Amino acid sequence: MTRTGNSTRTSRGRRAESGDGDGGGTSRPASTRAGAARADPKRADAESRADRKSRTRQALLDTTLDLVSERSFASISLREVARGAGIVPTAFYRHFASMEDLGVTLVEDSMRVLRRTLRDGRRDLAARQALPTVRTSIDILFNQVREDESAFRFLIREQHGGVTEVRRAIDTERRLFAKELAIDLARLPDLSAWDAEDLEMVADLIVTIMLTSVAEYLDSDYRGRGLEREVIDRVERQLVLVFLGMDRWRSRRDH
Amino acid sequence: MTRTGNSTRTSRGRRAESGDGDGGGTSRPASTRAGAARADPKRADAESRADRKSRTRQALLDTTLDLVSERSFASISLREVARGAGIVPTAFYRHFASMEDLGVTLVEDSMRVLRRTLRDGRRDLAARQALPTVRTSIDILFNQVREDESAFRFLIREQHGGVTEVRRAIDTERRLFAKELAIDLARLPDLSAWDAEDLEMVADLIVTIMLTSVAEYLDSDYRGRGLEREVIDRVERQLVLVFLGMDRWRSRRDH
DNA sequence: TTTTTGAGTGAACATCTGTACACGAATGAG
DNA sequence: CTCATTCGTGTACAGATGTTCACTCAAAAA
Repeated sequence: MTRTGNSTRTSRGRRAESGDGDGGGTSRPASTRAGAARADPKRADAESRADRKSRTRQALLDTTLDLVSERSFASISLREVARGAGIVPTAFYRHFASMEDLGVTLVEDSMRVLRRTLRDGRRDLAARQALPTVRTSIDILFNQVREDESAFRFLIREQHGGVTEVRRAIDTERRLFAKELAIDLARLPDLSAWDAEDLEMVADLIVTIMLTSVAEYLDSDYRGRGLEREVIDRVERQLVLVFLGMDRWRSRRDH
Repeated sequence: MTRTGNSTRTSRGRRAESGDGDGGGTSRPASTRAGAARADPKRADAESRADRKSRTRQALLDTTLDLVSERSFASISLREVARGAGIVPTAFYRHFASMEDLGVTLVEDSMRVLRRTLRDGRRDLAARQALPTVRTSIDILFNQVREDESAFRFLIREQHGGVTEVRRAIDTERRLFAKELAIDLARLPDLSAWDAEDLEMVADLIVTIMLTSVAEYLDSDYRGRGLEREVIDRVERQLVLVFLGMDRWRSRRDH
């Protein structure tokens, strides 16, 4: 017992995530490399001070993400988060100045995930040059959603949530995201003649449709099973509809 | 002094809203007919017991709506709402069993507003029979938004918010709303050949676009002025794009 | 008239909240 | 080695929270 050298009870032990009460559902791995770091018993404690700190920090973020999947960010208390991460409330301030501060960090982290999705989609778009990659784009998106469920849940829930700072951070990232997509679209041969404003309008529409479908997907489990398939089918048809409209839009531009 | 007959201090006097600390911003009139009810001094107290009750109840709902425009519903306390309505916390239970209960009521009330919007749009759609009424439909929508700003704010904020009961109530109403729109669309001559499933898909898309634009509109004031115009212009173009796509969709149906 | 009813009161409770403060002890630098 | 750094601890406090309970007292019912 007493793995490292904890004399007092409830030292900064292992548990980290796992919340406190429910231990809900998916249970993210809480770190991508920490699990592999303590394989060799010889150098079991070969974990630098900075590593420890960032691990606790990550535990705080993960706990918050878990809690947000059931309630809104604004209603989550600093003490709850600290409890979930296995530290005492006052230690929270060693990592974040406030819950708001943590929230903004969470937006940035979650948006990194979303941007990775876009990058994957872009690579796929470059591979084939045809336009009707709608289905595969959607598949890429929803694979990411399944993989980082709570990150998407957080973004969806807080995009219009009650904490101004967080809401604006998401809004800014979303706009940036649409802009990147617009640039990608501009590279498509069929859209080379479009002006920037129209491209942004379309990109914004596509982002809207996709985010809405993600939201529906994440909330779909409270009704019948197999509903996810239905959501994906519909968003595909909606996007096809938009692309069909784009064909017409071009011929309408000159009037 | 002692307007009606209050012997103890802070009796159930007039003040009703006005919060306690900040007295924030817009300050809805808190009732639509109460102001006119006490014009004649002769029958000044001719307010039935039931009227009084429903007035307090409305004050509770209004206060909550005000608070939600700044924070999320889940983070609002029963005591705050009671304070804003000018009653003591325990009196809250004379009107609602819990905050969750109040929230669901608020969804129903706010949705009544939204449905009125749809009804107005439908009447307009019946008057002219042409399809390009996009602009006037949007104008009708945003006039309602300006008129019942906090109701829309509540719906937007809580559609993916943290209180399950409220979220599902909004989701249900939204689906019902899209279904009504689909029925309206089915009556358009250009769409008479569409099957129900495709119509619902399109109706859902239109609702998505409109709700997203409302959300953007309500959050637009934190950046430059005159941004509202831009939001409205964009949603118009997006809807036109969808309608253009619909023309093509029909010719694609038979394959 | 007398009686009943029910919206609103105010004190009390156990529990939770954010934050201040002094302290501990392992890490990493010198 | 010694010593400063710093992540985490435990105690403490003032305030807010949901809910209980016994109450008042005017309006409606009898």
